[in-house]
Amino acid sequence: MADVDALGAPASKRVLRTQGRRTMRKLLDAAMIAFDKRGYHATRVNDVVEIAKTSHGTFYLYFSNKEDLLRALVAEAAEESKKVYDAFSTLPAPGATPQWEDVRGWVQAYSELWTRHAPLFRVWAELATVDRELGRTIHHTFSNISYALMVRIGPDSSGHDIDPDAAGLAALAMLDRFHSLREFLGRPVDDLALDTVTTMLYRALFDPNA
Amino acid sequence: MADVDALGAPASKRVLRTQGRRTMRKLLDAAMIAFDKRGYHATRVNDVVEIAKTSHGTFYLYFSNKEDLLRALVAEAAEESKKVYDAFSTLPAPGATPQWEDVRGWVQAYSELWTRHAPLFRVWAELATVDRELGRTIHHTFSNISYALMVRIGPDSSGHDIDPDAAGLAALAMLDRFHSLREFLGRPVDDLALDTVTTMLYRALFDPNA
Amino acid sequence: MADVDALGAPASKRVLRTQGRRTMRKLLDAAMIAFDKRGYHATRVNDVVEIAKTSHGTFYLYFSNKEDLLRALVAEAAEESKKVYDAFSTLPAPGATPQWEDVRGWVQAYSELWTRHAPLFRVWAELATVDRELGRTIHHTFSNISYALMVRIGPDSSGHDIDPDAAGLAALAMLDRFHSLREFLGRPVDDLALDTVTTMLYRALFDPNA
Amino acid sequence: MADVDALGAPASKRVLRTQGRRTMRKLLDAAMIAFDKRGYHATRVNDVVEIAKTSHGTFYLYFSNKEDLLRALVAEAAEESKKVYDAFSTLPAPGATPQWEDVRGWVQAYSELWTRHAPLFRVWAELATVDRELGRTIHHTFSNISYALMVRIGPDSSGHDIDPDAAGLAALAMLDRFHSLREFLGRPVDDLALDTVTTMLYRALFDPNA
DNA sequence: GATGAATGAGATTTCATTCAT
DNA sequence: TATGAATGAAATCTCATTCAT
Repeated sequence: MADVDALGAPASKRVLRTQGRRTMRKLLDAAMIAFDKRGYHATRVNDVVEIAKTSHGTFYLYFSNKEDLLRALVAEAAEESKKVYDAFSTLPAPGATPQWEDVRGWVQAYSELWTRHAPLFRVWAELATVDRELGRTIHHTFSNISYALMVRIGPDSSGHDIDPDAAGLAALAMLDRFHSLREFLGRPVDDLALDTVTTMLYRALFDPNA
Repeated sequence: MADVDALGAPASKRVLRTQGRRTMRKLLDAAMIAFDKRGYHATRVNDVVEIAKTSHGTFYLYFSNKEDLLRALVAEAAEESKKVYDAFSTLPAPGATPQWEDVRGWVQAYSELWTRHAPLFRVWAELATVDRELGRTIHHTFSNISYALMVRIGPDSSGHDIDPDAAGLAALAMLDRFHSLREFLGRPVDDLALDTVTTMLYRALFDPNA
Repeated sequence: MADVDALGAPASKRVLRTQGRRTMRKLLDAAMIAFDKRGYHATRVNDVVEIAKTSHGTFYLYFSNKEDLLRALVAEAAEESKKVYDAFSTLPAPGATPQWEDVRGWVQAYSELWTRHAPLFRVWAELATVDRELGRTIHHTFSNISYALMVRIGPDSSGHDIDPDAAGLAALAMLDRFHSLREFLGRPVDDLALDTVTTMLYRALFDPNA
Repeated sequence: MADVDALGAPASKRVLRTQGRRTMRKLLDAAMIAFDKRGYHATRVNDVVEIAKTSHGTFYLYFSNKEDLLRALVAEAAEESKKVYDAFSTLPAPGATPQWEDVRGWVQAYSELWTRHAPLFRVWAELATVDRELGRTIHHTFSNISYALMVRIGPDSSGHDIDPDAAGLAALAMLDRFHSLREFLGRPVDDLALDTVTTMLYRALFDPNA
């Protein structure tokens, strides 16, 4: 997990020492477990502190409320999403056609990101309605990735009837939703599933003849 | 909107006269507006009755609780989703390769369904966690459609690295999420966007040479 | 007690019927009893609803919090303070010298006002710090009365070393604080005490030769 | 400010060295600032330690709780109020009529006392409800001063309709409340104001012909 | 059928005080 | 002496649901 200090200073002002950092980490981890089990909305602050084996009062020492905690977690996930963004650097420059393996690598990276933050990604979109700042963070994450995809699709390789802008978003959409639907239907995403998605994206975006 | 009577009898046993029907319709519509504005979880019974310009007491005359209301709305949407399912009948039999226009037609049908019930679809997956029955209904809707897609993809046309089962779901995933992401990013889905998605799906699933 | 409707619409929006009015009155009365017994700050919402024999939830149906309730009470008191203001009309026009009995009448009026709203007046000044609006209301009450006194004192009758502005306020100050100090020291204000205060004010303000 | 050691041993038994004394003084001063800004009841231990730039733990090293701190401050004020009491010694013996200047001197003394401890005096009466001991201290302060006034008024000079007991208290009441009202209305007490009050008290109590 | 009022369980939040280093 | 961290009792507040008219 990312270093606590790297977060958007959820507990605001207070400067944390070693113990404080540990407690905060405990709360963040506990929250992920709780969100995973019951979902964000059904989770009570009580559930979180119970899992973290700490007290109610302590919670409010680190977060001003449940949303604040959520913001911290989302900030962590957003931070990590940059790694996926970096995974694009292995793809050839815009205009050139990538290899299937390149796409597979990127699909893998996104899949791992999704899985690691599943409790958040599952409700990602609804979280955006919780508050402004959260909405913006999530907005950025999605548009960054889809923009990076778009520029790599380019107007040439895409053929007629393809709007690169829409195509980039559609690719991301497939990847993202595929994970939650598979999970919902009880069949977690495995290698074959990722191969399938990779091939579909590869055909759809780059090489219709593959 | 579907006829109130056709619903899964949300208002329990009661037989409704004209006025009663109108009131119930008002509540269902109000709920959609409320969900649209604040999301399902943040919506209070209070919000619904205020929009419907009726009273708390009246609400419970028609629905036994908040979930009951939700079930009624989901039932309406599920009912209508069958139309999309029917749209498959225009596609050629499994094994044969459809035309681009066939796929476009189906994409259009799904898009209209999504748009009409946007407040629900947006949080579709999370709703499943609200209660068992709801989960089953939603589960069916998704698996029906993805199954229908799957059988039409078939093992042959898909080439290596394609699991038809996964492919069908991935296609649905793209369509579904694409709508919510576009909306979230502030650019509603237009014809060009649907054309793009259609072409991507067509290439990905059926015609590598398109 | 003043009519509930006349208040500054503490429960905001909601329109009250007969029963609602009664409940609100019950809560207001209960609050006075509670404030009287334990003081404003020490009083819990719980105390109020217990005295009013109603439920916690009901309280928040009528007031958004304890301060809101306080504002309503202060509004009632401020409303009533106008009566004291009216009592000045029995005094002769500015410039003329009033009779001792005139002053006595006014002292009596203020005393009754104070006694009826003792729990509020006792902490009057500190209440002003609770919130802006409250501060303004209280501010008006005091300055209205002291202004009315001031104009009746006039520059002539006051002699040297008298600033009518300060004198008006000082008179009001004496009256006001005298009540709370007597109460604090355990000797309630009686007729003799009011006679004394009247004579002091009469001598101080109007008739050095009395 | 009074010497820390002179207080009623608020920090319980502990003997303080130089550093300890400084810390305690810092806390007492911080408390006055905090009370001034937000009033006693709204002030949190947290506010005090923040202003004093020290820690929660340290606070409880010097005071056993919040009330203890308050008691220390009140003790300081009560101690100083004796000076006002002493100021009476300049007045002629009971029975004799004092000069206007004598009264002015006493008014001045009280005014200075009030101003120096304004945050406390402003809520003086309500503080009495915080705990028994505090109540007694405050009670004494008021009754001492008003008693001293009373004996100096005497039955003779006061004429009919004057109860010396009530008159003494009324005089004190005027002085006390005048300060807080002026402050509340935004016009601090100046020399002219004190002259006015002096003249009023002089006329009221001693010399109707002044 | 319709409505305003009432309820209370349960969630959130605060903050004086204690603890461990 | 000093301090940051932890505690938990007690308060506030919300809201789905029931009641009485």
